[in-house]
Amino acid sequence: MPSASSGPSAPRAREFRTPDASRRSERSRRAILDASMELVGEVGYNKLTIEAVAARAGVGKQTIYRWWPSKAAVLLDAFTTVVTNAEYEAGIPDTGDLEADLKQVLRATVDEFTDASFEAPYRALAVAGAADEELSKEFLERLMEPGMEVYTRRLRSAQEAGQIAEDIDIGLAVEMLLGPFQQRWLQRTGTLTHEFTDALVELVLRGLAPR
Amino acid sequence: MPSASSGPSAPRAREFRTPDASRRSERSRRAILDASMELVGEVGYNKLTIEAVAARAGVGKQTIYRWWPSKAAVLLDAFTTVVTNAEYEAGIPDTGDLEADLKQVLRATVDEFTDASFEAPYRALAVAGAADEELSKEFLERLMEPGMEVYTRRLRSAQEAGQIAEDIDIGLAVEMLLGPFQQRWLQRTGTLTHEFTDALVELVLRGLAPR
Amino acid sequence: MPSASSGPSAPRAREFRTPDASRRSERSRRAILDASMELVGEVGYNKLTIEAVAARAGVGKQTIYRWWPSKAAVLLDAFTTVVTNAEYEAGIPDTGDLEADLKQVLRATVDEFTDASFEAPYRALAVAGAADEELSKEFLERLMEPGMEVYTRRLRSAQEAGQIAEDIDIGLAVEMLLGPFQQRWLQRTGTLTHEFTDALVELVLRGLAPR
Amino acid sequence: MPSASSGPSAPRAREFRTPDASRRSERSRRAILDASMELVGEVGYNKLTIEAVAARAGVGKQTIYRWWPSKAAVLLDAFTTVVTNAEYEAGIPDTGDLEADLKQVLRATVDEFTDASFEAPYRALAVAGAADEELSKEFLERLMEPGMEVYTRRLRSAQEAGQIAEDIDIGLAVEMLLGPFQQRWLQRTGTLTHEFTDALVELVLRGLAPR
DNA sequence: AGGTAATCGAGACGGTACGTCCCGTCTTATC
DNA sequence: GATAAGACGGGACGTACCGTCTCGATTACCT
Repeated sequence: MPSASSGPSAPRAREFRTPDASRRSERSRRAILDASMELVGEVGYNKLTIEAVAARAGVGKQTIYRWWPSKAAVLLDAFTTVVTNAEYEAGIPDTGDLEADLKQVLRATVDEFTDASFEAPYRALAVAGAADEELSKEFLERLMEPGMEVYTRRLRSAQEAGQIAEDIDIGLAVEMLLGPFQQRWLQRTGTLTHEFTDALVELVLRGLAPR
Repeated sequence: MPSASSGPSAPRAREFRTPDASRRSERSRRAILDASMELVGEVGYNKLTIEAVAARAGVGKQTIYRWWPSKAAVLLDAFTTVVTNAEYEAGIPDTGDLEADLKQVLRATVDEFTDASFEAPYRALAVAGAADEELSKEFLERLMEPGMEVYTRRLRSAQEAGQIAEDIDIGLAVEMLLGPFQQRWLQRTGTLTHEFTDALVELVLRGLAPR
Repeated sequence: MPSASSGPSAPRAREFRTPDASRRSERSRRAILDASMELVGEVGYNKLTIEAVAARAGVGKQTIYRWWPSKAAVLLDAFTTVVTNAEYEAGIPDTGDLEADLKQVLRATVDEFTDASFEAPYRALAVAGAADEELSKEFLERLMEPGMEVYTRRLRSAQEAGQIAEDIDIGLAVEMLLGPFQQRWLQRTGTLTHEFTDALVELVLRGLAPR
Repeated sequence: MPSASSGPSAPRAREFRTPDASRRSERSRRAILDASMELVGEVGYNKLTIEAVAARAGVGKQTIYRWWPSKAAVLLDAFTTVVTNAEYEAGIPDTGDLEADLKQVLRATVDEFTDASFEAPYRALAVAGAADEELSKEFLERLMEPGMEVYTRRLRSAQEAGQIAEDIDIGLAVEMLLGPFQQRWLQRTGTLTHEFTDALVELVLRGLAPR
């Protein structure tokens, strides 16, 4: 049973007859994704409506409902076509100086999360994922995990170079690096600044250093 | 219609004439808080409606709108009457063994966050706070910050006892402890287990130790 | 079986919780009736939509659905407040000259049915009644039967005066008078003219005369 | 968008390039007519949709739109292939006894109109014709007028035989016979019984008799 | 027999309206 | 004056069909 969907007035499963993807209109698809990115920036996620997206995209509502199960899913698609995978493939630079590399990347990430045009849709998705377990999986797979993976690779490389103690759980180390960042951002427990990420990197690395 | 408040669709400020709190019905207040706690567990935050709360509580809708600005505010009140302040006042035990004390408290916290009747409303509030900056302040002040404060006190005490290096920023240390926890929970990047929090405490303390 | 209404996706009975009629807004009621009369004249019955009526009346759709089960019911109410009962109460003049009296009234009726502002809504209702048995009852009771009743009274009076044979079934006589009229009008089997109704009266009376 | 055709919402003329009738699929044509007859019986005219007909017939929607201008037109075709012209060609028996002949035919007609499988589509067409002037013409030409014509012929024959006064307008006489019948049926002003038609024939003939 | 042009089944598309849900405001009668 | 009740204007929901369109896959005529 697909969990969360079966309440007393469960919104019955859509799309018994799955549509024929080969006949899908690329033009409409793009228009919908573009419109939803524009609108989420203009009015925010909660006030983003399928109706407005359809109107802005010059598209029938059914065309949205035909291909996406929810407005969150639309936005996720929209966002992931913007945040190209190229971004993740580059990975974190490896100059040999772990601390400098991490600080640099985290400073860049701070800048990114401070930019409203990136922040609005990303926050919208993070929030929707936090609220809805089903959507959460998609969000993690397509955005969060690739983001965490690059750190894992860089730390693993440092561990192999002997800059990190052998008994360290790299996965946990990544969480120590990104958890505080995410918490400050998502829950607004503090401001995102370069000073913050610098200090964070330093403190985390103190715990990772070989003894 | 009470025209031109601010923006075209601004959620205009309610309650110019603030109601007379001394005449407020305690009976209704309790019924509303109880009903919202019940309902958020049954249908989730997004499907929680003021109308349903009013019906369940046997209360007019206006009685809710008179005393609270939003459904999130109702839920926040409802939740904070359940999570008694007593919980925070106790603080973290101080047996002298910092690692043991932290592990114990975090294990208890894991248990709490695994209990559905606690998790549902808390997650609802966290999500609402993540989405809405205004609400976020209330949520932080009344729930998150008191929660973080007890860790701050315990770590400060350890620092004074020389168990933590003098140059450590205790605030940051608390974030390293709770950020990964919150991230796993809120964003579902991992499961909350005692093993996880144990390992987390160990790794964090490694970075805090006096050199 | 109440015929046409029970398909596989029958529109489930509305209004379990019947609204409180004493709190009904007279202002909205009038606006809805006026708007529907205007619109049926402008666009015809098939293109008349609840949505347009609500918009024109400056009313929420729910306010219509709350008080009427269908657009036909709205229109029936709208029409019957225009066609005042006074019209029927007057009855057919009784000058003693049955033929002249009938001719006069039927000529007037022809004029009425030739006037577009009367014809449009009346035809709409007749059509809707022909299609839907349920609605039909209302239509008959509130419009057709009162219309036929005045003829019944006039013919009965003539029968008592000895101008109509005693063994004549007055009800059937009325049907012979109005059936051809209605058929020409509703089914468009011919044009409605004074000549037609004059000839009709003459021929019918020929059959009613005492032998 | 197929710009400026005529009015803002004019149902613009389909089929500039009229299709090649010689290549038409007889198989599809039959399937469509059968499906529409089935469906009109099951769900009624208002809930009869082109989409459902196409699905039931195993046919593309375009195949319907290619050959018929509206669902009413489809149904009219469907119905007229069932009600064979043979039925009308036979005409009304002429035994010499006009009253008996008319009573017999009208009794048979009552039976026909009481049979649901005949009544449903016929009523659908009558209603559609009443609502739509354009369609009305087709309906009259192909169904009503042939039906009235047989009465005209029989009455004319009786008039020639001296059983009907010479000055009688036969057309009007037919209307007096069928108008009340149609009114009872279409508007449900009364039940269709053999007693009714018998009495109707008698009363009408009383007016037609030579003086 | 092969080419080709139209019909065919299928269904995606831009739209309109549906009937429902809930919003936040308002009105009424009760306590 | 706060309250329970709920009618109100309004906005969006997700669905059903409309009539048009585009896609191969047939089909039937014409070289």
